[in-house]
Amino acid sequence: MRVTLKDIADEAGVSIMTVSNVVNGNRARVSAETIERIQRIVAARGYVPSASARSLAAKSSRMIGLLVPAADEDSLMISPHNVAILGQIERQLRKSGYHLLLRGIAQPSEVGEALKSWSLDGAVLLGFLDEDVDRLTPGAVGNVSLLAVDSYSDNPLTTGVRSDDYTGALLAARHLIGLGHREIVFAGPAFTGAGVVHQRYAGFRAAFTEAGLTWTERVITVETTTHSTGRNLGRRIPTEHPEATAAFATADILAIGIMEGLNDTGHAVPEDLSVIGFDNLDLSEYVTPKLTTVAQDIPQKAALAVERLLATIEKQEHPDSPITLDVQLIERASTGPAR
Amino acid sequence: MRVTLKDIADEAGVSIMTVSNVVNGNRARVSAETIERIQRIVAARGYVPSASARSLAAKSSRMIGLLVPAADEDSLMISPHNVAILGQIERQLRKSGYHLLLRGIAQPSEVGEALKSWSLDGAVLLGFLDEDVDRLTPGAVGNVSLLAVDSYSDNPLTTGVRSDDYTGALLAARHLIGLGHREIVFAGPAFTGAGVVHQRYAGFRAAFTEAGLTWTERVITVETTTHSTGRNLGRRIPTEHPEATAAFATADILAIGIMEGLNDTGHAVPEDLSVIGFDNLDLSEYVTPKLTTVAQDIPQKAALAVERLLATIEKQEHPDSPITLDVQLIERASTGPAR
DNA sequence: CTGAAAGCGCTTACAG
DNA sequence: CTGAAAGCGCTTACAG
Repeated sequence: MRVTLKDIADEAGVSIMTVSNVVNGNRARVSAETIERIQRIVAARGYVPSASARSLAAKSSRMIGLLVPAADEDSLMISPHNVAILGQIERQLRKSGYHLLLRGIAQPSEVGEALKSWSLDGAVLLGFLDEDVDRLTPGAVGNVSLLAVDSYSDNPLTTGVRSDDYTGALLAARHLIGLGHREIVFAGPAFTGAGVVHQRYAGFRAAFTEAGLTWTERVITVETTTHSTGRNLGRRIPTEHPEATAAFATADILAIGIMEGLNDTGHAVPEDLSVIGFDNLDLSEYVTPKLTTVAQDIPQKAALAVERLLATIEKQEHPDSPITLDVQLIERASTGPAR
Repeated sequence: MRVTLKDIADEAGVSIMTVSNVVNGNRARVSAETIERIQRIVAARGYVPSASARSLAAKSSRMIGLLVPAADEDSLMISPHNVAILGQIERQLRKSGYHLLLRGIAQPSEVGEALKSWSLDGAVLLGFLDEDVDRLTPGAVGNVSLLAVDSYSDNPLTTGVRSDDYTGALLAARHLIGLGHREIVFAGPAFTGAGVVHQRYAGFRAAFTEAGLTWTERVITVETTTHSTGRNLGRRIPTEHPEATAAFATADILAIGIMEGLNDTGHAVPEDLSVIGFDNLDLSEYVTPKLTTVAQDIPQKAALAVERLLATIEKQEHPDSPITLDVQLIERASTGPAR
């Protein structure tokens, strides 16, 4: 049925070892003419090595897991931001001769199972909360290299790759303060003393401190970072925070929802309320008014993540310090002078 | 290092075969007390079967490929529509005990390689053009079950799952005609005598026929179905087709770009030009004005795709006729009476 | 109900 | 430069 190393070896009149060496590019160990003859046969027969057999015999599967949180009964909810990351990761992995296993994780225990089942060489954790990353144990992870995107977890089993969330929020708040805003709502998911949202919160507050101002605490917490929760928020902000002249949202999709909610209740952006987001999704340019936001370099984030992961795997390098990428303020039409 | 069948067998004082039977749920062949004892040990030791070994020994890998086109140097571009499909497919597969290999395909030959390398049990083709699906040969595919999403290809190696594109476009055009529009632009990718776009074109034209009208041919072809090409279109339509009072776009993202381009040049939607899309992306509700469009049942499309694929694999059923799903017109604010 | 043997398609030392 | 042997962790008939 399937063409195997043995088939090629028989046809070439050599041992399977020699064919294996050729297929794997160990050219130093085989004569030039043999190499050429074998390569011809390989091409003619359409031989493709069995990854399972290779994985079983060698220590390496050349397969990387992309682990994404999934509520048990739900389908994978992949945000536009994470779609971009995913696309880049797949590409980089493919270019490097690795395969990608995409797996939704409903329960913490599934991480270990996912890793062991296919003997993954490494995995990227995409979209996990820091508290979940913290909880990963050596028993579950084994010696698999783990890279957590957008994580500030101190778990030594993982390396973090993230944007400079602190500076991003600082830039955003500075921009609003510069426009004369003083009463600003901070809208985002609940956060603790660590993690992406906390970093953004800290950067946001730092802008007030550096300007010698005191921020009137106006935090609004959302359950989910979606357009619809944002929209609800937008409807509530004018009544719940009548003094507020601006809103900082921790994600574009939330900010866009807020603008929609404001519009629903007859409030104008930015005249009545300036709105600023975070991510710089394509979408932020499609809406009216176009969203002022903080841009992350998503392709670079993904590229560095994979590069770092493969280095750890192939060179047995110890995962070094986390990587933090630069961010940039993108001024568009959703922010204006305070009223 | 890794916990194996043999470790469990030794600890339980039975043969590895017995452990294998327990792990695989062949309970009929093992006594109740042995089952319980083995299960206890399996849990305690955290045993996870080696998928590679299983794949090698058995005929089945229990792994399904999700193949997505990728320009060689580009990252995977996954449309919002396909993200939703992907998320559903992963979930269904996971629930059914399958794993998902995500793979970008830059060249046709890579399909065969992807299939063979991990001995995939089946694969879903997502986002391929019919002409690429047509070109798949038995040699490359082998006996792997292939399911093509949004395909009208007649290639017997694949089964198609798609929405009722013909009716969708028919409903859209009927809606516009009902509003008094007669001069309508049809904007979409180039198409031949088959495929999704052709179906939509045919349905679009049928609406004119059934109304006893003749459609003045106004086809605008785009290279890529993106917001930016749509935007360019929107800028050109008023000058290139001054008589047109409406535009039908084969995708929401294109329609939204068209609206943006019209807005750029000072044209109002729907007052100057009605715009209708296709897909009903979340996005179509976020833009101003909200987009009138044709909704597909994406979760159902994905669910049926996986169900059909697994049936073919597990029951050795022959892939039967393609599946076509119902569509629905969603009237929102981007369409209005002809001026 | 339970097990010994062969084999899936590779790679890894080890010899020559 | 080339190869024979052992083994990776399973499953599949086949016996008992």
